[in-house]
Amino acid sequence: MRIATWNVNSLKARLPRVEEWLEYAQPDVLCLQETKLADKNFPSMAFSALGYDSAAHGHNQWNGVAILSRVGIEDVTTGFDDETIDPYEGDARLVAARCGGINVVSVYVPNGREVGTEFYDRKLVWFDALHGWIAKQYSPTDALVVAGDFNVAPEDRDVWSPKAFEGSTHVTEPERAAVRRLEEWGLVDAFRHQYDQDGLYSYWDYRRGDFHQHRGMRIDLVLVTEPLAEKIGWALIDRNARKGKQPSDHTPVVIDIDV
DNA sequence: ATGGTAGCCCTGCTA
Repeated sequence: MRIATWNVNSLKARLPRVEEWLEYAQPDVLCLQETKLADKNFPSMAFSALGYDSAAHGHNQWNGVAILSRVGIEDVTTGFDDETIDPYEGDARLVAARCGGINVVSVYVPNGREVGTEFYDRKLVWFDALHGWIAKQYSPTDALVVAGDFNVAPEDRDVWSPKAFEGSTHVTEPERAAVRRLEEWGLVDAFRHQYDQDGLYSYWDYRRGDFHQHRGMRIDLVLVTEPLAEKIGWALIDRNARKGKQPSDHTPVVIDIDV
């Protein structure tokens, strides 16, 4: 089973590249973030033509998530459950489904903007809600994949220059603690399960020629429960998808699980 | 020196 996640920064702008990538990479499941599309505008027909069913969750021109699957898609839910208070209520940042016997969650964690702002504070509260929701919905012994743009670089080796990010969001201790808390519950960073080296990024700012200068961050994560972690065949960040015409500023993260 | 780009639409806001 090949599972991938990709923040496409507008599915409308990126549809040709997503179609091209699906044909090239042949994922069984693809989690999307920043679709920036209301559900009524989601291009489900384009994906059907390539053999994928889809579950979309979007309201307007901001955020928006989806799951594409060619191994079936059932029990679709959007957002947290009714009892969970969502500090970003109104945004579309989470969609879950069961695909080919695996529980899949596509997440788009709030950016947080600047440390010290209420956006940053609510990002941490959103992480609390995510942790609580996962713990309520699933067990660490379930086959579960939580994939998406976490807007956190888990460690210093996940950014091109820790010094350049001092005082910025994505690298603060509370944000990193929020990711560790998910790991302590029972999720494993699939990419780190396979690779230790630094310099492997999933996001490069469009500005300053950051991609070509290799100034990036690894903020797109595929987290899996232990029963799946022990079956990971390989993992990779498809850096090539950041090249060429009209790329997203993120690139896909892909894992193969022997199930 | 607070820069730079891309994408959306209330040509400013979000990332």
